[in-house]
Amino acid sequence: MPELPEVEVVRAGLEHWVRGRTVDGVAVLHPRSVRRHAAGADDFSARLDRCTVAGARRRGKYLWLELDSGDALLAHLGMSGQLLVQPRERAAERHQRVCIGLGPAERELRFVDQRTFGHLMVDPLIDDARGDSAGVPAAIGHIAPDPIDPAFDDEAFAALLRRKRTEVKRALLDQSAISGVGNIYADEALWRAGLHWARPTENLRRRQVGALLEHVRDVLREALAAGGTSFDSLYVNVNGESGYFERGLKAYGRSGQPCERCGAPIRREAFMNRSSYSCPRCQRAPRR
DNA sequence: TATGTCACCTGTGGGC
DNA sequence: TGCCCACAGGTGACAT
Repeated sequence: MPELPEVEVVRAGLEHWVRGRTVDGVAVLHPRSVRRHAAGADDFSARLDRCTVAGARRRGKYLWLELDSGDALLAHLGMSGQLLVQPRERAAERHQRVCIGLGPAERELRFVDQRTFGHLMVDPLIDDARGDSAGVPAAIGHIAPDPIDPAFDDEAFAALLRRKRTEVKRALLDQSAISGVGNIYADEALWRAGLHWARPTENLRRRQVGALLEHVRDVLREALAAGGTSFDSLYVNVNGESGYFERGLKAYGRSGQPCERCGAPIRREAFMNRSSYSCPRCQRAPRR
């Protein structure tokens, strides 16, 4: 499931393979993949064709290609999205949704997405209220910087948690508060911090918030160094290769296995229509 | 306004 | 062997 480390690996691959290339033909094979592009698939293709890519950038789980037209090709990989750079003559992927020709090399950028939770859109770059001088696509102006971005403000985040009336994991998954963190790395950071996912944010001490942020950063950086987390073939880099951070997970997906700190069996609990993994001894649930 | 819930979507694996 | 169902989860729309 692409979170910040996985998206960053893809972004770096795109920077290498796509920067300086000119779009040469666009084919939208599945309209749902461009559903966020309000003007429709034809407009998506027309605004993209013949544009030259100036660079690949990212905020949280969103990444975008800067175009010489002043627009950006914005991408979110959702649950199962992949951006692959492949030779044009190579057979289409099984769940190929959008195909973007890249000149002058005989390659193409393929958006492959089994579950179609991901999407692409062409969006104008606007001035960023959060201080990014290069601008951001208008559609993601509400997305906060990620915690390994120098623009991320620890004090502002701590103050926001004090004001909120919610659980700490919900806050970590709130992309308008802190971006790039998904279910996997939220569980990992909370395990490292010894905090239960349901802990009310307003009761967290400033020191605990600081420690939690450092654990979030550590887990993201370690995952990034490992090339991301892959449970199956759904997450791959632009060359179709998987990452290795799954081996470093301490909580997520380890239901029933002993906690590496205390030996208690990791438990799985329902949370927001999904799962949350924690140690019942190291991460005490708050009193209800 | 803030917070919580649910639908969207498809492949996989377990149970029968 | 084949069918059914639960499960995986990021986001936005909608409800409270």
